[in-house]
Amino acid sequence: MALGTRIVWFRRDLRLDDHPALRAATDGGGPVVPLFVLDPRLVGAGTMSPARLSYLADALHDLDAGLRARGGRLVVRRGDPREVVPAVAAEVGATAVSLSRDVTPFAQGRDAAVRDRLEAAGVAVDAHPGILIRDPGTVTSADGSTYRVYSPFRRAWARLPLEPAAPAPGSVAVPAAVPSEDLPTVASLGAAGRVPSGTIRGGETAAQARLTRFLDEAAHRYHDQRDLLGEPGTSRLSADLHYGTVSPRAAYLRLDQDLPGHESFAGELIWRDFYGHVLARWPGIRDTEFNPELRDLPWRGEGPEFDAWREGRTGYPIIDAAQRQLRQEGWMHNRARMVSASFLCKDLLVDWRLGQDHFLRHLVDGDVASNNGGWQWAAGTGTDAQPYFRIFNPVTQGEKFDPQGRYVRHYVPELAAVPDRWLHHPWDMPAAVAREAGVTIGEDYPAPIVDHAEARRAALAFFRRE
DNA sequence: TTTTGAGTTGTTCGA
DNA sequence: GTCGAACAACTCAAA
Repeated sequence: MALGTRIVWFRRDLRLDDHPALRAATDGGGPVVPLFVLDPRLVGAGTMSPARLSYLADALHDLDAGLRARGGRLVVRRGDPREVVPAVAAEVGATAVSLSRDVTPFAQGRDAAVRDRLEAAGVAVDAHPGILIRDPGTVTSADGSTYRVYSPFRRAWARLPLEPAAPAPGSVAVPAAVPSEDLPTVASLGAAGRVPSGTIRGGETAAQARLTRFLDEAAHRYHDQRDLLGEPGTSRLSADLHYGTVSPRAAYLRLDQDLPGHESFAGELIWRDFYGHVLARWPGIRDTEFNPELRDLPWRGEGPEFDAWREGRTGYPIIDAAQRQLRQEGWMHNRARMVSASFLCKDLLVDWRLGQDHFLRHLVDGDVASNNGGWQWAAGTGTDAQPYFRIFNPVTQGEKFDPQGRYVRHYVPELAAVPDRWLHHPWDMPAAVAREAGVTIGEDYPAPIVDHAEARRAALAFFRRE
C-alpha cells in the first residue's frame, strides 16, 4: 500500500531536534513535504524589524541545510497560508498536515481557517506541542480553570509527567517534483543594509551552540548574574526559543534542577508556558487590560514622551542605554526591559500598548505572549501584576544592576567619562566634574524629561484616578 | 461553603 | 549606613 504524503507546516518551530510534528510525519517512513509559507501579513518590512527578518532568513537556511543532510530540503512558498497550504496539499496529494500548536490570537485564527479548508478537502490536520513545553489546557487547577497566578501554575506544572525529547529524524524523504521558491534572504525580505550590527545569528545550529555554551559556562551562575546589565549572565536564548530553533522541552530536560542557576532558568521557561496559557485562554488581553478595573485609565498616546523614550533621550542613562541597545542589537537585557517598561508606564504614563508594539517589532525575540505578559505586569494591569505602588526608580536600578556603569558607558558613550558616582544621575554633577568628563547636560546629553520623585507621585494619583 | 495562606523582579521614610 | 515598616486591600488557589 502506498504511503500518503504528509506535509509538515513549519512556522515558529524552525528545528529538526525534538519536533513532535515533524516526527509524526517522518515516523511512518512515507514521503514528507517540509513547508514554510512566507505570509506577507507577517513577513514584510512593514511588520518585522530587520533584525527579526535576519534571524528568520538565517533560520530557514539552516533548516534547509539540516533537511538536505537528511536527504530532503525545505519547500518555501509565498502567500496567504489559507490559500497556500491547501493548494500545496492538493498539488502533492497530501493526506495529512502536521503542525505545532501556537497560542496567539493571530495564529489561532489562521490555523482554524486553514484547518477548515483542509478538512473540507479530506486532508487531516494533526496539531502537536513543540512551541511550549506544555500546551495550553494541559496545566489547570483542580476545577479545570486556567491559572492566573504564576506560583500555583508552576507547582501544578512541575507535578505533571514530561515526555522525553525526541531526536531529529534520520532521514526525510521529500518528493523531487515539488517546486520551491528560493530561500528568502535579508535582501529579498527588503531589509538589506538595515540589519543592526549586533544582531545574533539565527538558526538551529547557532542556537544549539548557544544553548550548550550557556549550560557549560553561565547557567550555574544564572541565578546570581542574570540581573547584572554589564555581565553576560543571561542565556541569550530568547530569539532561539521564539523561533523554535531550540526546543524548550529539550532545553528544560538538559537542566540540573539541583543547581540554583539551573532552577532559576527553568523558572523562566515555565513563565513562558504560563504566559502562553494565559494568552490562549484570554486572547483579548493582547490589546486590553487583563484587569477589568483598569480598562479605562487615561494613558498618554504618541507624543514627545514616547518619542524621547524610544529614541533613547530621556536623560535617564539606564533608560537611554536600554533603548539604544534595542536599536543597535534588536535585543535588550531582561532587567533593562523591566526598568524601561516601568519608566514608560509609570514615569511617563504612556499607554503600555505603545511600548508593547515597539518591543514586539524591534526585539529579535519579540513574542506576543511573553511580551504582553511582561508589559501588563509592568503596567500593573495583568495577571499577577506588580502592586501599583511598585515603581522602579531608574537611578536606584542603575546603581544596583550596573554599579560599574559598564552598560551605560557602552550604549551612552557621551557619558563614558562620567565617574561612577554620578553616572546614573549626571544632572547632579558639580560643574567641575562635568567639565572634566566633557559633558554639558542639556547639550551633549539631555536633561531628564521628568523628575522621578514627582512622576512617582503623579503615577500613584493616576492609579487612584485622582 | 468557608477559611486560610500566599502572592517575580521595589521604594521610601523614619528610627 | 542599616533596618523594618508602610505602601491597600484583594484575588487566587487549595484545604
